[in-house]
Amino acid sequence: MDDQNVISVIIVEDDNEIRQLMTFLIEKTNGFNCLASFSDCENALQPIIDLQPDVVLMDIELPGISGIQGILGLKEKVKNTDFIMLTIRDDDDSIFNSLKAGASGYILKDTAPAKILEAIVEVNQGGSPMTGSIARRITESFQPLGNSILSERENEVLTDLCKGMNYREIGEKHFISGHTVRTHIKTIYSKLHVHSRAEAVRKAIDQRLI
Amino acid sequence: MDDQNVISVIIVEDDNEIRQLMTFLIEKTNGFNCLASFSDCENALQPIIDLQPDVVLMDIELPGISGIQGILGLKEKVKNTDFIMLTIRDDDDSIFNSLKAGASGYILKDTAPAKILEAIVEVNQGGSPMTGSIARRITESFQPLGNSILSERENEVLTDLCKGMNYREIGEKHFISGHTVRTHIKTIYSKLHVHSRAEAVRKAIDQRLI
DNA sequence: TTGAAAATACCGCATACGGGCGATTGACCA
DNA sequence: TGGTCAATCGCCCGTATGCGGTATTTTCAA
Repeated sequence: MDDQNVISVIIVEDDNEIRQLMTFLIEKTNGFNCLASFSDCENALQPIIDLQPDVVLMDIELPGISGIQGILGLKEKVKNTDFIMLTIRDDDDSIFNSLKAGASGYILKDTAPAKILEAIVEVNQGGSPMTGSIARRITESFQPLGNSILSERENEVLTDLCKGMNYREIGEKHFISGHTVRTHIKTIYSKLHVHSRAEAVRKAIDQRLI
Repeated sequence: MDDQNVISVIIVEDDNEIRQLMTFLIEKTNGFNCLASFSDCENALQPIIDLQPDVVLMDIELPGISGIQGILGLKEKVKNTDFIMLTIRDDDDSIFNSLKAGASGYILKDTAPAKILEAIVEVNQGGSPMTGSIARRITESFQPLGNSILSERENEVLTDLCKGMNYREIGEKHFISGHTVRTHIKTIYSKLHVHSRAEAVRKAIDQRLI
């Protein structure tokens, strides 16, 4: 078999049964090569750096260093390796923290073996394999929430606040006095439970209010 | 055919040939129903609101109102309709502005007809169909850029700045004086070309520096 | 080894900001 | 018709911020 067409894989998964099944699946399938498998991040880090696999299948919940922390440490050192999270967790924090850490794929452990192999191929071809519902949650994360507790005027002011405009500038833009702008900002701070522009900007962006 | 299992579709596409091909494809395929098709947004808005299709295939580049603006206006009024962008443009602005507007899928016009039908089904089932490379660009958009012009210390200070901490608090956290923090912040402002905390926070988040 | 960049520290000053408190108008709703 | 709320305008006050400087030490690459 031509090594150039073989996708090399390392597995990090603490459940012995799943890890052995995955290892077996990848070892025995043409076009895939399982370089190694580990039950924790600590022991996996150095081999991943040394072996530079094409793809790492990474569990999130691991004893010691989590899969997410593991990727954070590895990302700079293995530029050509793609990470797929293979996990039972599909909560927002797990998904988005994985993506922020540098994962390119996110599939659940109950995925059919054939689909897992497909995901490995897809990520290796520059894609981002994930289940439909997770993809939807990611696309929806770009949409403003909108169901804001802020009034329309307050939203306008918050938008300008995030641009770094001061009281006077915001007031002139909307033909109201700087005093009124201040009152609006005070209300905004109170509603968002913040005490400064910096916090307000951060919260506005994080919660997609603007 | 059971109407409950038929996916109703409206197409908005200014290229006559493509629009007619798409319409024909959807009309003639079992399980799909093309309620209408339009060559511009202006004429499509009201029918989409009235007919509440399951899926809208929307071009981005349209004469008059763009597809993105169209979705922005429709999203609040058709809560159960999913939008798929069907476009030749795959630049970052087009992709992310579409997602921010409320698109759930993003496929290119040169996609095979069968894949387009698959995408319609997938979006209707709560997924987010898109090509592999676009999915990858979306997942990568969550990763910090890192190749920052800021020094390590400046990054730490910027991170705390984004949390709303003041000079003194930041200084105490890193065992340096508030004066030094101010100096770092001045350098940060200069490097980011901003003049206030609010702008710095926004830029830091937008450019994924933190 | 020499020079640039980073990190550290300090001063003065004008202004912006945030907290607290009060007040009027108009809309809308019960 | 009374009450609530958004939107508007106002004042006082203390502090944080941003901008202008200057200067020393450390670190690291040329």
